[in-house]
Amino acid sequence: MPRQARAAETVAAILEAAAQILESDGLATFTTNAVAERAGVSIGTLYQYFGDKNAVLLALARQELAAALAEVTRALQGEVDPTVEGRVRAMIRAMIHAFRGRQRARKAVVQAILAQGLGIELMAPVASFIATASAAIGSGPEAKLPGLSSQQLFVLSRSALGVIRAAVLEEQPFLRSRGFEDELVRMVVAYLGAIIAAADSGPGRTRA
Amino acid sequence: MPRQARAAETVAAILEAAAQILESDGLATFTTNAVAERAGVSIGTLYQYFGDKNAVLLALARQELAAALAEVTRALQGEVDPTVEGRVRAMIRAMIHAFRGRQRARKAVVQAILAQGLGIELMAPVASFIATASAAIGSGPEAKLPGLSSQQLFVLSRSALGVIRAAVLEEQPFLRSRGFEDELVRMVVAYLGAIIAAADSGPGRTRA
Amino acid sequence: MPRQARAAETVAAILEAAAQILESDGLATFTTNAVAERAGVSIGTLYQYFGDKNAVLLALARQELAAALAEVTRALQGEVDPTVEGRVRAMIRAMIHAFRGRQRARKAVVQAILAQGLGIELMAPVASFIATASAAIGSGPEAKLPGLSSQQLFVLSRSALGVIRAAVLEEQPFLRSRGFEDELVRMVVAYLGAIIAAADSGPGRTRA
Amino acid sequence: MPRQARAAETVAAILEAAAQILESDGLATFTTNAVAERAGVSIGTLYQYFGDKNAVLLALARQELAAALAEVTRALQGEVDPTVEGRVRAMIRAMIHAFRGRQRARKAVVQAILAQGLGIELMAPVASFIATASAAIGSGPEAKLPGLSSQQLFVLSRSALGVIRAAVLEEQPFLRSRGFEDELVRMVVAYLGAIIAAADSGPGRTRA
DNA sequence: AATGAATGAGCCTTCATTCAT
DNA sequence: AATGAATGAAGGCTCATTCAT
Repeated sequence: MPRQARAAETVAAILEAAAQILESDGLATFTTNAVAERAGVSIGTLYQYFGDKNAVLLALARQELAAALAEVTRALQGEVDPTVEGRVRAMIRAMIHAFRGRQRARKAVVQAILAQGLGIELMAPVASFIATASAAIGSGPEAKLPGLSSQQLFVLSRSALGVIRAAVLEEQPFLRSRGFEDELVRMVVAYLGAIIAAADSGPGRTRA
Repeated sequence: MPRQARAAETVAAILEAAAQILESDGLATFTTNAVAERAGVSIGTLYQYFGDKNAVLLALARQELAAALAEVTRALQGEVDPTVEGRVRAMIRAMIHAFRGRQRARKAVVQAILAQGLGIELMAPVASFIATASAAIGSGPEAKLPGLSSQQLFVLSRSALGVIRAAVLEEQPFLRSRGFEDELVRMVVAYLGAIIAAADSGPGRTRA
Repeated sequence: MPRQARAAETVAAILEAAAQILESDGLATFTTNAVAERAGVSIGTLYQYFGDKNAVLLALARQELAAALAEVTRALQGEVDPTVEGRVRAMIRAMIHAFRGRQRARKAVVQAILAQGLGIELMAPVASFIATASAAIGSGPEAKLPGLSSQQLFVLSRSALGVIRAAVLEEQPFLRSRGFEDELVRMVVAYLGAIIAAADSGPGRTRA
Repeated sequence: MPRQARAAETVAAILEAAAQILESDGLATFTTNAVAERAGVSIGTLYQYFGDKNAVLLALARQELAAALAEVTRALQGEVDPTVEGRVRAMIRAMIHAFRGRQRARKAVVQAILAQGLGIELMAPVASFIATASAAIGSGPEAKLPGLSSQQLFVLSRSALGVIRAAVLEEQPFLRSRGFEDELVRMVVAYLGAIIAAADSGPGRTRA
């Protein structure tokens, strides 16, 4: 399969070039021509593999997202603290450290994805992943986590992601700090606890 | 002050036109020429008041943000329910219903602001507002809310805003539903409770 | 005549503002609005006194040109060296030092005048002045200068002006140097000498 | 090299279109869109080869300047008349007839170049050319022309160019007349003679 | 006389995408 | 499969000028 190997190399080169441009110059200079040039291929070749500009962005985002989810899976399967907090922390830590440290590229990708309205498609795999993961989280020693409603799943995932996303977009220096991680964990664990408590006392009532 | 009144009218007309265009057609047709035409002024007049296209978007965002914060303030002063949950619910409800029901325009503005990297400046007033508001929330009958750290403030505000923002961007139909509001309130209240509990048992430790 | 005095003040303020803007920022920022603002008058007032943008430029150029010609006249009437060279030198020196030392403004005015094709009207007074002056130059002790043909007048005036103009446009540092003045004088005097020699030996023949 | 040949054709077509538009309509209608259309290429193609509007003008000016200098060189090598006057006349005639007779285009280019302050860069090759040429002129049978100082070179070149430039800008009908050429030659030859005389009698003194 | 908000024609320029080679 | 010259729709923006107040 020399053909496919070559093609995979080209695609990888394009995605790497895209990430580099986003990392160094942001969205402003992220043009298809610039990406092709940086990747060392012609613009025509780029369009051989990607239908349009957004497809490059989407592929990059998907690649990094998949890597992050794989990392989360790995973290959960590792011999981490099997308590709810331990598992939540593992997930959050993986999410915080996604995109291999390229914060500027990550910011640019998030901006582009949101601006293009592509966030919806990207969130679908996240949502199903979270659903699965929440079951795993709730299967531990302390586990009593009921099945989560779709809105609970939404609030749970978007609150954590939203905080991380905001930190990335605002370039908050504390993004990778322990204190920030602690607070995120506290928030998620508290919310999970509240959901369990509500399920115990009866559905439909909100309890502080 | 006929001068200033006239100018204010013109500016208001431009912002209203901008909102209308965003609401009906989204970012794609949001051009300065289109905005000026819809506003009934010449393109030159638009540029008399706004330095460039982004300035229009930013002004619109600021206007709606200020309106939302004012609404939150009003809701808090309404004293509907002086409990923590009551106050949190009032705030969240105001945030959910911001932008006078123009969900598409809201989405477009959020997209544009984020894409332009202007989210940072817009969050500044929100942060200081939340800091003040959290003090107010903690001053009720059940009050034991300690002063919040800047990272706690960040997590608190961005988690709620992030969830609402995601719902707006993903055009979730349940945005204005009671169930969604309930979950948001549950999350915020639970997190506040966890902060209080942590403050009681000693700083620096995260408790589930 | 308070009316006229006021008007003269306004006109002067506008011309001064124009010169200042040209001196500090060049042609790029020379807009009617900028001139009016710098002059402390409204744009409407500017148009009360000047028909259009070019009129401001032309008035400024005419003012400085008149000052330069007056200076030349003064120089010739002064007790300068009454030889041809002395008189030529006096004229050239006055031309070099025109525009009161505002070299950038001078450059900008020259650029603008040339670019607008207004050079023709400005050269008319210069031509007639030179014609008169050449007669005066030829009326000295060594005088045998014949009446000059229109083409000779043209070459005579444009060669000297052209050299100075080029030095101004190219911002040559030697513009005000003695050596540069010497060369200009040498050129003009040599040409005058050649014209006389040709007239002596018979019209229509060119002699080295 | 079909690639490069195609590109050269395109560039040539654009420059030719630019010259035609300047010749027929002047600077007013010289827009990049008009040039591209006249050249039979898209506006995008124009910008593929020229960074901006000015670059087109500059390239046209450089092309014509190079052609004129080549023509001067050819004239000097033609050895029509090896005397100083003969050589000077050959040079001046070539300069007068530069721009292939397109007087209006020439005027427009000169205006644009001067207005943009690009005259400086365009004069650099002229200066070095004149320096070389003056040595060639002085190498004939009557030759005693000393090495010229940079200021002498400046006055020599700019006086001739300045007169021609003025004639072009003022659209003087006598530009191509024999009498005008005679006067220019007379001026230049006289100045060269004065330089030689001054060099003979001792440097630093100006002689009438 | 003065003000300055308003006008609007129209230019320059970008960049995603195509397709002949 | 790759190339890259060419395309062209479309939009942001300037600034000289007007005129109602």
